[in-house]
Amino acid sequence: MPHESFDATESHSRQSEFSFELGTRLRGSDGSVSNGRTGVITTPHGQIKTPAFIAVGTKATVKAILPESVAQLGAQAVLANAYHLYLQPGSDVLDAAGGLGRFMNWSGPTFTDSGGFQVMSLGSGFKKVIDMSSVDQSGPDDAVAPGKERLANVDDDGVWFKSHLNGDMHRFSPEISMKVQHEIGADIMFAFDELTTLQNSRGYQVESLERTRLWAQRCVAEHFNLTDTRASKDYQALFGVIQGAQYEDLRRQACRDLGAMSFDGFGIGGALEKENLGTIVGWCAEELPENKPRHLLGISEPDDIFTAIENGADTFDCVSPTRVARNSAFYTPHGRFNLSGRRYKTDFTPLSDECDCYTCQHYTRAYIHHLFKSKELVSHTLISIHNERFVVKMVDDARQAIEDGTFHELKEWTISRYYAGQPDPQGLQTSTR
RNA sequence: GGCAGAUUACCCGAGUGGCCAAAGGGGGCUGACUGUAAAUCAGCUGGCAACGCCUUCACUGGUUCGAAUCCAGUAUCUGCCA
Repeated sequence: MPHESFDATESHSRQSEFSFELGTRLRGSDGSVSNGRTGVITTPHGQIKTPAFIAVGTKATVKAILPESVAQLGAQAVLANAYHLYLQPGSDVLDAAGGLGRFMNWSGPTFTDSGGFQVMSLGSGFKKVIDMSSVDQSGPDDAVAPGKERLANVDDDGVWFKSHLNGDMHRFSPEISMKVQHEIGADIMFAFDELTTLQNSRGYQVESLERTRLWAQRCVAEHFNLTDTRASKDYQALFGVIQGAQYEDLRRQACRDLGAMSFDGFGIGGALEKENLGTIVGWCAEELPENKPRHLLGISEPDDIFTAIENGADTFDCVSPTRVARNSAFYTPHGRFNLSGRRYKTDFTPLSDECDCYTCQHYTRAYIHHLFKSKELVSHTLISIHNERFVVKMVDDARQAIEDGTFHELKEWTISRYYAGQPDPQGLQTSTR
């Protein structure tokens, strides 16, 4: 097997097209040096000032938002998904189009996720509610939810996916994910990993983590191979993904293992419990090379963002701003609320009177409420623009605050306002802006 | 004018003697959503002092231990015939 003899730690000559420059170091509230920092990621398609929130555009579109609007609202980069684009329209189409950015008319930096998330979302996480009393512990994946067919099944070499579009079987492996991601052509790619769930036992997490480690080696090998054979293309950076669930020893070991490989940066993945998020990011930040960027996958709640930044995460992505927007939820500095509520029918104020987004500059809650209730699609667009702007700006403000030395004050103020404004458990309180 | 059929909760629509405060949709209300199987999903949707009670299946009156369901009359609507 060629990848077994490959030295994944050797450097690659074309890495100069990708770089990460450290900026200001965050000081702890007691004045000590912390893991948080600002920085600048340079890619062939532009720079990303970090910390930064990356807009998710799974199928080469940030759902309901034109790329021009994505740029206007301040998003610095877009993250698409290799598995979804491989299924439709096919990564060869994106390759022929000149890459993801050209295909979707986005001139800035781009990311692709490897398909690793789908190992979980279409596999053990496929069933929405896992009833632990009926979990079959006999299989290799002990978070299997019986009673519903899975669309992803893992083995040591890769994953079989059953297409949710037409039922076709598709094989994904580290090599295939790399090939697909190279064809898609994003500036930053993620190594193919296995995402586990919190329901998996420690034994399974250990087994899975070793699989992800071997896959990481194979991804690096195949990445270099493809970089050489596709030499006319811009250099694409590769981030390894740190798993290990909530276990400190596993997380630290994963960081040491992958940190020694020739990755350009790292993703921190896994189903994380909110309470442990900062701690886990902190372990990773301590172990990973300081001069490489760290992307925390799938996070956007204000408390999570601030905690992650404080503990050393540089970039984030999340489907939440656009997904909840399509279900009528909008963010405000005082919490998240459902615009479909009757109370907004004659509320002629903007979604947030502190927001500078296009939606808030031109439209009222009452109008967007009406659009949503009457199933007019522009409601999705308007709320998505707002929500995406809300998170982008929150992270931008955090970056500025690190440089200004006011991060901890901003964190305290932002979080206390946001969660104080949430409806109480009785649901009696309405939005206060 | 004659004959036949209809009338169920906000709307549509099941139900044709007790398991019916009444299926299923829609609509409405509330909530959830963290590397997108997601314009999705879940709960509630006659009233109340609520493991029980009260008022509902066009209206009025019957039959029956018991009626949305059976009978009679009335009203309205729809077909066909004159």
